[in-house]
Amino acid sequence: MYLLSPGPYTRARRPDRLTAMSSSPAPSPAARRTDGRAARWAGQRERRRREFVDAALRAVAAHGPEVSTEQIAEEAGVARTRLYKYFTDAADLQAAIADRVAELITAELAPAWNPHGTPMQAIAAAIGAHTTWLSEHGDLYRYLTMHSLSAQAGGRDAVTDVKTAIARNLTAVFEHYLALFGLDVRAAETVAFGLVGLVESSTSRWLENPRGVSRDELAGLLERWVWRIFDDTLRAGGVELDPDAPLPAPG
Amino acid sequence: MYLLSPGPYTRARRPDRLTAMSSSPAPSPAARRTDGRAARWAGQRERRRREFVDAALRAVAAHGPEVSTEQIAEEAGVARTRLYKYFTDAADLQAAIADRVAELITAELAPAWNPHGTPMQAIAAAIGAHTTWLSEHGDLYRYLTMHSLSAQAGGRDAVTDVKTAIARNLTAVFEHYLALFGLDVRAAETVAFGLVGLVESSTSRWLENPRGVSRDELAGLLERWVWRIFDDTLRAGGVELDPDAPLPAPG
DNA sequence: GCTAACCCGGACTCTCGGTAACAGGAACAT
DNA sequence: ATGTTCCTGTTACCGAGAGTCCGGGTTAGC
Repeated sequence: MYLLSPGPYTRARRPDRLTAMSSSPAPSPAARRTDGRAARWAGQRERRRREFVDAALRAVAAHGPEVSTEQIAEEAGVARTRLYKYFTDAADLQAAIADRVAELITAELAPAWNPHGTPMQAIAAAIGAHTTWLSEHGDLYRYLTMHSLSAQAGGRDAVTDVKTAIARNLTAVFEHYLALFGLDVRAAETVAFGLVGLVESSTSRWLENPRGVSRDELAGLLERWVWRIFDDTLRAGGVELDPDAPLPAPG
Repeated sequence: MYLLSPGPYTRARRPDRLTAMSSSPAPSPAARRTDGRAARWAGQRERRRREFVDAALRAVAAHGPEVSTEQIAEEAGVARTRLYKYFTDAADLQAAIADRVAELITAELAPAWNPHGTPMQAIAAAIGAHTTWLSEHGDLYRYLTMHSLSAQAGGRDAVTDVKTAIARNLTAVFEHYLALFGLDVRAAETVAFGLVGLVESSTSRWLENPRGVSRDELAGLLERWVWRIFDDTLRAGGVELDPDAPLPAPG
């Protein structure tokens, strides 16, 4: 049974193909022939990759964080080996999934990338979104951290981890504000990863064993701590910021 | 070739065996016969497990974080399948390694369990020990993160176990001081897990990509942040502590 | 000498990642 | 109408690593 869309056979052709010159009589032998039979498939590979990533997300939801490529292929309604036409590797599929998750969580954390209101309000919004997402997509989170092979020898910087994805964006935001205040930008990444670890670690522990601490209390603690760390970084550069005064817009 | 100690054959027998009553004539039929041939092997299994864990640590150091059980067995001077006589599972071996690592780190972090001097000095000692250990045993750390096989039912993974071990000790220390100041003890665990996550996350990222930040700079940032968080927790209860005044001894 | 424990490794199975070879279908070209 | 091109898909096969089974060896206590 085919759970994916049946492919290009039923799709309207993209109208933007560049075959206006197709009647030109003499293409150089080395140049690729602009044959409509080839142009028809423009973008098909990326489309299919997206579909497989969709199936992978469903498979993770269905089978937990330990899905095999077999199960992902099954969820896509396709023989396992078909995957290797679109992904060089299991790691390649993995990377594509991580990219997608990065997109999803980035969208969720919009209030952090474009802070509105006071620093404390922005922090509270981001923490709320973060803890909510983490508790709702725990399997996906575990799947990614488990399979993050972090390219030991390959030197690929494309470390694909949810935390990395979040922290990268956070790094950019911090770098922006640090630069705005004329401070050393190098600490931004350390702050970002530290904060992500702080929030993730205490939240996941709290989920397992609340010990009488309410969700609001937890959120309150985290918000204050995050502010303290950010504040400390600013003060180290001689800048003081009022946590309850509106922030300059990032634009 | 045999890299491990050759086993009990060449070892002096432990003198503390409890066989003083071995001449007693009538053991119950259900009870195990106290045969010297059985008593000779007391503790042998645990000894061997330790030896294999030793070999695993050496194998990680030799082959990097991607060692196979095959390579661990080779380092132990033994056929791979021999491992399964002492470990039910690859995950079991994994867990044993994680336990050992937790012991090593706990020993390294002694200054945190028994703080001396001022708060900042104690924090600096603990952070220094932590970052030093992690930068010296990066492969081991990576090994644990990569092979976190989280036996889906238990949800356990090796790194979490280590972090939990550290955070538990830290929780006890914090509870002690919070109680000393007459504050609410419930936050101690949240603080402990948060701090562990904060330090671990930023340090591991720094390991992979230092970005021109030196180890001392990193340690300095972390020390200040940790203090800020601890200080915030105290202030929330109306207690102010001088970070540079000597701390009362934990005894 | 006998036997209870340990010691050992080799052969086997199972699962999973990955490759190779092969067959069919839809649209374009002629 | 027929062949070409590119995708679609499958099955068979290989290698690596995990885990099991089994037969045989060694030593110290009986």
